[in-house]
Amino acid sequence: MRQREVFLRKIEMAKTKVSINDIATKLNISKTTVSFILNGKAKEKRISDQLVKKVRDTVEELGYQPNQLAKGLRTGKTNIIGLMVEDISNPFYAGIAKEIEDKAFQNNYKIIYCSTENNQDRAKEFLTMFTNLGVDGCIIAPTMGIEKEIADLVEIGMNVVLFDRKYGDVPTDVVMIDNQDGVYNAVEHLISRGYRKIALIALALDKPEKEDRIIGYLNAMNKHGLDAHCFPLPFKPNFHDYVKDIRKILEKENDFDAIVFGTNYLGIGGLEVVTDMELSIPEDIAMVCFDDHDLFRIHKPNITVVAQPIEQIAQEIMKTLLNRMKKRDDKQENKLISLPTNLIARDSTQKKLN
Amino acid sequence: MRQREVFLRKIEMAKTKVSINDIATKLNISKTTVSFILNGKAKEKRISDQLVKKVRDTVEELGYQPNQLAKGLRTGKTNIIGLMVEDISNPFYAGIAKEIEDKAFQNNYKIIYCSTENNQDRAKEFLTMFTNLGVDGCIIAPTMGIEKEIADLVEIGMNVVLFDRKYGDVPTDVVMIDNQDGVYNAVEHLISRGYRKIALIALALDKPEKEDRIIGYLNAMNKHGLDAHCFPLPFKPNFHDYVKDIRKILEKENDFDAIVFGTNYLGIGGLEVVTDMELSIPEDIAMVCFDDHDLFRIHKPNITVVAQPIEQIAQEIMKTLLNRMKKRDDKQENKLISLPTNLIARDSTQKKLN
DNA sequence: ATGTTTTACTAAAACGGTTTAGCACGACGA
DNA sequence: TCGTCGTGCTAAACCGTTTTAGTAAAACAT
Repeated sequence: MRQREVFLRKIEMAKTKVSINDIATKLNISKTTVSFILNGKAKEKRISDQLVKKVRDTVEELGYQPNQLAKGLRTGKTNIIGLMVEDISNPFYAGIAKEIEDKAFQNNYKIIYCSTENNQDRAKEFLTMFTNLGVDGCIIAPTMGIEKEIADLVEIGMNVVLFDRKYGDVPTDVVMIDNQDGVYNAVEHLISRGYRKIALIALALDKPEKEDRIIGYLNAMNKHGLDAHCFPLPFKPNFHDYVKDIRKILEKENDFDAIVFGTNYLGIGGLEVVTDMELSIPEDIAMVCFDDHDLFRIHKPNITVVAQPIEQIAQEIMKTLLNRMKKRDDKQENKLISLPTNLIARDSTQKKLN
Repeated sequence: MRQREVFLRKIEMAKTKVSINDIATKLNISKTTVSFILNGKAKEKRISDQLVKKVRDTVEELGYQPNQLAKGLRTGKTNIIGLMVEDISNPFYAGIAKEIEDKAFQNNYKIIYCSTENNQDRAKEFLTMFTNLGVDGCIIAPTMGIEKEIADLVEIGMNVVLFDRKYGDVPTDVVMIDNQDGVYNAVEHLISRGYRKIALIALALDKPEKEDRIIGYLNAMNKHGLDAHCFPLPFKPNFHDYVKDIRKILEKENDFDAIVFGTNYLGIGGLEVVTDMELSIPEDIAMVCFDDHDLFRIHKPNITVVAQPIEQIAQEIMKTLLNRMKKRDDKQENKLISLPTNLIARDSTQKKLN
């Protein structure tokens, strides 16, 4: 009986979160003092060492943890960063997310994330959610159609870093890879291995002539005096629709000897189709794909890729954002960071024999 | 000059977030009234229709959005859910995360997530972060060594749903798949295809005899009177260490005719080793892997898998959590939901010929 | 005319912190 | 003895909401 009472009180105590007031009351001092001590202003505010110790002990004893909402409300700083990508289950974004989360944690930031699924309304809702929640910064892989909203976000003073893709006019920092160069290198690699009829299958959310990966391809083909076979695909909500498109392309125009795929899922779809059509790689058709992936590493034959430096991208994003958050008042220069890609040559682009 | 002034004022206005007080002041009414109206209590509190309209219009005009921190502080409800997994870049967790995030969004919840990377301290820090932030619920794929912390969380009244793996004693809801059954089926499938010397390579975070996937394997082998070849691996921080282990196993004991891999990354590692050793699947060795993956679908030959019903898992998790959050005061029964896995037979387990 | 009820709203407290402004006391110098 | 300064602390305002406990005026009943 007695035991049960103790138990119940223990539960009750546990349920009631202890606040800064509890500390103050218990020691019969003001909560101001407690706050100063906990925020490392004891010296500055001339709190005596013995009181500091007493407070520290009591905090320990009662297991006090500051309420982050109250803190955020008062200070305007939440230590939360919003991360918005198209699809967190895409291994590229998942990889970025993981690294970012890791680096955020090291700097005492939390990540709140969302997948837009290429839905503009959803994206916009997330952006207002971010502001209403008072996040300290946003990391965004921009979707089409939310340029204005992002610009507004920047204008009201939000710290924003874009990555993966950029907008023309939004005045903020951007971390990119050199997409043009990446595809350019891929094409030159294929050419050096003896391929000439090289196609590109790539996403074109914007106009094709504005897509860096397409530009890189055209530049390379042009430089070597080769005819371009460029297949820009519009966004599809469903992976299988891409597979269908790729199948159509390959069935209709089957005189390529190599294909460059613009994203990992296009490459995966491409592999699916190629396998299905019983074409052999690289004899019937060579291939290079943007983004590395377990699949490309292990597939037989393994697939040559233009790898993005995921950890480095995450690193630069966080560095840029932390920097921007630190000196939020100064007028900022808007950095455009462009990281090089890394061509990993594998068996899917072995030297052509004939 | 005049234009610039207008522009600056616009910026200034934009920077100052409009609060409920601004609405009240502008209409010369009390913020209480505004709050009532915005929370749909106009009827109940007998606010006149015309005032309701005026407030609505002003809210629209000034673009008022409620501050979620203040709201959360006052109401104790943040509409944030904490999601903790081992590694967000693992396609299984990424898939779950995506679905959960989607369903959360539909119910007006946001997800704050973190990867523990199997680090106990990190996991614990995340849990206290969740409480300090006042999340309304937690979805956790438990790591070893944080059983007590999770139990504490439950005890102080946090809504917790575990998935993927369960603890013995924590009194809360759990959404699982039938791991035993999944592996059992995989083994029987192999047996039905003529394989007899079947090995299992699986993770054992806990004691092997407590791991359901191992139990399922042993049960199946036992039932068919076959010798077990079970290789439980402890957790390794680095994927390549698993590859090394698998290589050692395959090089030393090479008389299996089939292997079951307990997780997607063990399967991927296995494929890497098998390819490297120039064994052919399924002639030299058949294989089944837990979790589906693009790689297994597209690999030549494609790989038989025990697929987890990712969407359904996410669905059940959210249903359970929402339910738990709704009736937080009642004493709750702790549900244990177990979903069936789905064996997808592919070419890696084709009928044995000899 | 007076008491009661209904209508339409509001003042102030509360949530849990941080920050500003200032107070009481002792020491010190003149 | 008085003003000044440094020490050690605190009261109260504030952040932006929600919620409790009203209140003044109008309508109605007796």
